[in-house]
Amino acid sequence: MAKLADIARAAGVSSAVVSRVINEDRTLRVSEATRARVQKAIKDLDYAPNIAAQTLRSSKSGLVAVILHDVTNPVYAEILRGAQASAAQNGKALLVFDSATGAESANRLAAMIGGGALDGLVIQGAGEVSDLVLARAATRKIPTILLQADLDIDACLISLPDEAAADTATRHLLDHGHRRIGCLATVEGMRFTESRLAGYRRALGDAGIDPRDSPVVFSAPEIEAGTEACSRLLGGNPDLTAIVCFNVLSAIGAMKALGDAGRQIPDDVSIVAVHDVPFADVLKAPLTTVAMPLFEMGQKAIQLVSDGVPDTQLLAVDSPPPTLIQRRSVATPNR
Amino acid sequence: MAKLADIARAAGVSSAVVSRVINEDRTLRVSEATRARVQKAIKDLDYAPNIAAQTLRSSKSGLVAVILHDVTNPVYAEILRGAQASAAQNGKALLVFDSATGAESANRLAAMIGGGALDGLVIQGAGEVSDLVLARAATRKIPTILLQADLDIDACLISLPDEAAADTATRHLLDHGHRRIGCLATVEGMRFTESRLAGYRRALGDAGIDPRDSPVVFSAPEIEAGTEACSRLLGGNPDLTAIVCFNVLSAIGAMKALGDAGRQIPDDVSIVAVHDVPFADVLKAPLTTVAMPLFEMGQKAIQLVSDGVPDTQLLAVDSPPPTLIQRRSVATPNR
DNA sequence: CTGTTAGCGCCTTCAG
DNA sequence: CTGAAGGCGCTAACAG
Repeated sequence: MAKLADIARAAGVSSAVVSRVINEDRTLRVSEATRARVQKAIKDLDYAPNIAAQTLRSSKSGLVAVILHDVTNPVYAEILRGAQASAAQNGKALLVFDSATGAESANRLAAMIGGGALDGLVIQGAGEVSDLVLARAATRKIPTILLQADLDIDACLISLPDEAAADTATRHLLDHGHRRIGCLATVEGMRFTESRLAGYRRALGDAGIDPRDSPVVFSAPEIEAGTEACSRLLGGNPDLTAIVCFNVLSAIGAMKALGDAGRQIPDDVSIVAVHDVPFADVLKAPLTTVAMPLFEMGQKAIQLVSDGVPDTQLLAVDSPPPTLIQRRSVATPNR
Repeated sequence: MAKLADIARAAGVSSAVVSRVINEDRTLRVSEATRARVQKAIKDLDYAPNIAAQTLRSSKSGLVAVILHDVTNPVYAEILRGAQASAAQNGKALLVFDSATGAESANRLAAMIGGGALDGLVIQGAGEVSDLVLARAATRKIPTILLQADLDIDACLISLPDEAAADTATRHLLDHGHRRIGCLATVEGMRFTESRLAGYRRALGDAGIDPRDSPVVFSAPEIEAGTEACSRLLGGNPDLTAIVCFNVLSAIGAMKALGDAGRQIPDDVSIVAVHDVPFADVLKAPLTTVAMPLFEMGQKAIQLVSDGVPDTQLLAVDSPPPTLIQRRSVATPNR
């Protein structure tokens, strides 16, 4: 409630001096005594600068919006954690929007962008982001970072080491002697899906297997979608001995489908999934995964938004590299 | 970039008229033609009101901060989902802070509260919220809602049907014939822990079992803490045939401990946990849970903050009621 | 019924 | 070295 002028009065100086004391203006020369009096008044009156006034004056809000497909998804939550950590360091606060929440929240977001309330925008929820939001962000030139979501707009895109991850996962299966390896991919047409597909096919090709003989089905990165897609995969290809899943949640869904079909993991079918989750080792079959630098992706996104988005349009987060975490969902094929 | 004055000029009216057209002032009598001209100018110039200016003028920001212990925890994420849904309807946007993130983010939050940037505060991350934040929130009289987090401050507290949930879980075990039922509780001293403990003990008492003979250990609602606590529980009480877990994540941790100790679920030890998660049925042992209205709790929190916090200091979210979801982690004891 | 104006609280240039 | 003043964009009270 106290404002700058109140502090000034209490300390017997002008409001300009108070402002400069607060903002540590180096060019300000005042006696230590005066400075101390100002500090004391600030403390006594429990003063804090009005954020709206600062924002209005500086046109910087310190706010960054993060649009996630679904906060409940542990993979995305991990990105958010990284973003939080980085935001704290950069003096930013994070607004979180679920892209699934619908029109009202999209309108609210568009209003905030148009109204200059955001310093940056990080978009992960691909496909479902309102055009109004995107258009506004573009015209207001809000620093925008795309996370694996290749929308057709002029913004910086951060990607994970997708090809390497899928390659690692597939190669692990090949090393165990599997030859009939199916692929439960992510959403068709997405850039990262294509990269992972390339990794999968490269590993297959290197092992002398014609990728065209290896079946691929596509699935949203959700448990139920994974179950459905896996059923389709198994239906058309009952002789598979292993499956590479491009998302850990669809892998979990696949485990259900496998169970329903009476197939044991790993005895009948082996599974490897991209993205690790904290509960992977207490799943029905302790799931072998390839961990990706998700936390770091979140960090980098906020970092870029804060420091200014570079000219480079395509950035990779490749540290730490994709790491195979062996658990027990992979075995040697017995047919 | 366009401002009110620009629209006014383009439409040949004063800025006051534009403002009132936008805000749908009923007392404004203006010809349809004029109104249309204003609307057109708004569209043509892609105008959106400056949020900071509105906030400064009205001292309402439309922002509500949600402090979570850990976004990565699926239980809390569910609360956040509910909050999102409600925020969208009430024209609010959500700022998310992890209470674990540390001092920088606490300072940022305190600055926002002090600076009048928040319309409300929802606190779930118990225990770890900076005192400065709380003090500021109190003095600025920010509507504050506590979610199961009973801090010693004067704020509205929303609670879940804790006693009923623990009662239901325990009774389910009793119905299966268990008599030696241990309890893997949440953090000691918390109000909701005590309520659940009361439910656990009531069910035991009703079955003619002296609660004092039934062992209780406390644990943070995290996988690793659950593993550690469960080891302790088993160590001191090797003859338990069942365990009630007050949190699904500590239950998952317990499943690891049980596995490490060579105990089968449910053949050797049965488990029931409070809080359902989407992957409960694909865990090592498909986990029987008691689902709680977490989504609804998040909704209600934002609702209250938006509509004004009532005088009542203690509110319960009890719809839908706690629901037992039977899976296969419970069996009849064989000793 | 419409337009003018003051002021929300801050910061920064310019004058003293 | 310090203070006065204007303006960021909006809205509500008031004057015309």
